Amino acid sequence: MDIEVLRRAPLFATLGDDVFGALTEELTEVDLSRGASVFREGDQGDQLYFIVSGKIKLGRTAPDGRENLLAVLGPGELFGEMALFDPSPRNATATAVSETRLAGLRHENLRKVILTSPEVSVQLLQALARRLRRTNESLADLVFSDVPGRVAKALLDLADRFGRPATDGILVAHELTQEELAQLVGASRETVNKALAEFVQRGWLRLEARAVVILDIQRLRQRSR
Amino acid sequence: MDIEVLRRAPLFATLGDDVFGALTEELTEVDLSRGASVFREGDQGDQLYFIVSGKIKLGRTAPDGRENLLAVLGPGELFGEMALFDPSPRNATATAVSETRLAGLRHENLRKVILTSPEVSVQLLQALARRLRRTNESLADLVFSDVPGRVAKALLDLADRFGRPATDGILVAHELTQEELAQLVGASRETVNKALAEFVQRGWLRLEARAVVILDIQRLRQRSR
DNA sequence: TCGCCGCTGTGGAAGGTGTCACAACCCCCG
DNA sequence: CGGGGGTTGTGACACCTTCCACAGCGGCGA
Repeated sequence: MDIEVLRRAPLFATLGDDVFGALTEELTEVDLSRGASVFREGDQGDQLYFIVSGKIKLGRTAPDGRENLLAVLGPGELFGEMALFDPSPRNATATAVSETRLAGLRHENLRKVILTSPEVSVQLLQALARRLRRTNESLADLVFSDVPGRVAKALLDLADRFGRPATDGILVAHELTQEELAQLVGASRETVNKALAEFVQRGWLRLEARAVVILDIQRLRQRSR
Repeated sequence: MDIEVLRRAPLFATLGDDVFGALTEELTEVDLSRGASVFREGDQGDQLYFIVSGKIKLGRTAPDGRENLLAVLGPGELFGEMALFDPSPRNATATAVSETRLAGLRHENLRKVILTSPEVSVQLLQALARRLRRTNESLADLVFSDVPGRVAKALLDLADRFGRPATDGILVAHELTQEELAQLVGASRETVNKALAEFVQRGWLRLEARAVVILDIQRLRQRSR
């Protein structure tokens, strides 16, 4: 287990070495390859996961089989917290988007830590509040923006969080198919593809195999509002 | 201040009488009439609010003036928690939907309580987790359901939480205009009105002045899925 | 009580999006 | 090296939804 990454995470940063040491004893290590899922909608589960490396997508499936992504999360982020405090089954499926390593923490162990170090609960509250804020943002976007606008916004967000510099721009959405991008913005794959094509037309993007390169981030930002 | 309501709220239920007593000293009482707002999008603010009586709508405004409701909350519910832990300005406007009484609690006071009674943070985490769950639900509905489906679901939800028995059904959405209902489901007022008219046509609803009476909850539930 | 303003009800035109259909492409595996 | 399945690209069409226009309706205040 890569202790360093955990130690630097805000959630654990305030812990004393002794508490932190005891905590790491309790962690479960989980390794996943692309497409493997940690848990599925409807599962029981009382484990909180911390992403050490890789990416996880949180998705929901409608009765008719259509899918929809709530979020794509990266290293240092948490998921599965809701099951800890709201005793319903998982309401999303967590799937690895790339090679991913997780650290799992069971409910009872987290509870022990919270009672001894109230600072941890403040960190958890912050993490949940941030997620809620992001989700509210997505909700507003779905109501107010058209598909191209949402695609632009999603690309900018992905660039912020996972983007890698390329020769002439920022490499984004590597490891994400257009299908997944479509599910993330709540639209059909075809419509998203057409939006991307239009952006390429205008010279704002360049498409690569399973990736997008942002060329004109200004215009893209403008279009997203 | 109506201490009884506060005492029974899950957030404070676990507190000892001494801590609770000290806490109530710190509470600010706020009274609002319909249409008055507690805070607005973009405001700074570090106060958590507890609804003693009445209803509050949480809404966002797009640059072009269109509005969208994130939630309608009733007695016993909390709002404004995000500002406590995520130090950005308010990302929603809170407005009274009816005569409303609130109890406000400042950040520093809540923090004191959390440090002495970790149980409170668990309650807060639960409240946030529930809200996140609801928001995720709305997000999925926006993607998967058409307007009539979302209207049906919203009515059922409102009935669950605020419904009052009527002679031949359940009285819902009193104090909510169709405009507000539309903003809640993320659709135009006209489309919502037509959906309602169709439900009336089928005998599932009856419309009254600024209110809806649910007559056939079964069919409505079926339509919502 | 009258008038007014906000809420409700409805129709039709215009536009965005989903669905369907199919072709091209590419990487991976046999 | 040659399929083949998954991914990407693109057009046509139907449908849902918004937008616009306007007509009742009703409650509240002057």
